[in-house]
Amino acid sequence: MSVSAPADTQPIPFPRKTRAEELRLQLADEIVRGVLAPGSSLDETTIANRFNVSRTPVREALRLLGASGLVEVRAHRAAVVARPSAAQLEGMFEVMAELEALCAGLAAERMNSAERRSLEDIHDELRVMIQSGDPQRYHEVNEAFHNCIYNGAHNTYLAEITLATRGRVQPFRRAQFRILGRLAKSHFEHDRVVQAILRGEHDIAASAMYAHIVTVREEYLHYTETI
Amino acid sequence: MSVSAPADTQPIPFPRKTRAEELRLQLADEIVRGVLAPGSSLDETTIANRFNVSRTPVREALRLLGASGLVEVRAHRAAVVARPSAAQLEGMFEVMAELEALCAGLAAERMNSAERRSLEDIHDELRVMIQSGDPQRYHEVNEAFHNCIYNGAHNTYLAEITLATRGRVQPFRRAQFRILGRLAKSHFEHDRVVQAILRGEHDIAASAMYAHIVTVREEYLHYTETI
DNA sequence: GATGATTTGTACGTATGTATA
DNA sequence: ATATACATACGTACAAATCAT
Repeated sequence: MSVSAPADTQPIPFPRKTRAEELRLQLADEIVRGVLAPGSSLDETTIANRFNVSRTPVREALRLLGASGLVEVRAHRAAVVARPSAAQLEGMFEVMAELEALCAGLAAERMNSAERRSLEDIHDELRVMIQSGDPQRYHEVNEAFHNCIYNGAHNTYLAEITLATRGRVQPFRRAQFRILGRLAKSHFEHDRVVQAILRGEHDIAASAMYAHIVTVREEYLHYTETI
Repeated sequence: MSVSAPADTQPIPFPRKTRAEELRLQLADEIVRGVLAPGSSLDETTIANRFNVSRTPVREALRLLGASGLVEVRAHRAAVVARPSAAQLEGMFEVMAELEALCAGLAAERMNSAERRSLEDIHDELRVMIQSGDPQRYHEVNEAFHNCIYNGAHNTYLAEITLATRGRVQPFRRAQFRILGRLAKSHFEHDRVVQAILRGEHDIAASAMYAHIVTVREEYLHYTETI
């Protein structure tokens, strides 16, 4: 490997811990963003060359991604970006709805005032953004909204697996917010969740969130049907 | 709360016949069985020597275990068997109750007759074993009982994370079935679950399973208090 | 706080298994 | 079906970071 660092790669982002970890984050990001489409073959050597590292950290990153379900790794064969069956995706959405509903219900009971204020802030920010209509930015803040609720449930493990589930479904709902009018609809559903959480209404928060995820799932289904 | 019924029953993917995979299973087993106690340091070289392999597959196994939460891996430091705080354990039990309840509820709706028969068989087997009172064997069949319900939900992803959650709590409830009288009590709770599932009663199956897990958790708490 | 010992992180070579002709 | 090509699995060597003294 050459020592002279070509400037075509990103300037070293942050204090890097290990190359394997860096690669894991980078690859996960590219998978979630759709740069690496489901089914893509992830050749160790190719990736190693692309990032100017040896195959060792690449292998490690791929295994980690495999463990989190984002890529499929089989012995002696190239890893590929996971492409769950329709039934499996359906199952993931089903679980996601339950987990998100559970988070919302617990958040209604357990959020402290600072957390409730933070939730409102993010919610307001999203409302403003309906007008500007930047789907990418909306998507980011929408994630912050959901993360806020995960954390508000005050259950680390729950937050962890809910986030993981979301990440695993993500690659298959990318074009979600490009659908015009979806933003306003999404915000209306969010509003019901937020109001219930702020009032401390466990069941209503949970069912509102459940309904929201079901809608998200239906949007996904409609999208894939009409490609 | 449930959407439509996906027919998703594929066994979860952990397909590999490599040393790393063998090590992963072996180490996971030792952790769950308590041979490797929480907090134990997992030195790569030591493990490599113990199994007569190089560090490479050991590293891989440790990373995989880290991804599943059984061990804690930090950069440049030895991996250690995870030792969750009391609050984290509480959170895991909370999630486990929800997931198991979800599985039971869905199983009540979705199990086919062969699966229902299989559930009854395992349940009967457990009843017989109350007398013999072999805690280790009871534990094994008890796992089969729960796995049967996970699979009966016909949702691969749900089965996967429920099993993972169970595995993560396992190291901290080992002495569970040593408590005399617990076996009969456990079987009585199981019975309510089984009857509800066989009758296709979604909500009753779910709440009965929820109650069962809550009891298991309480037994755990009682145990740790009286060590 | 600095230095040596120890352990992890990465590179690379070779063996082995998989896929394709 | 056999052989050939090629990617992965593992071992070994060295670099870098941590910890013990």
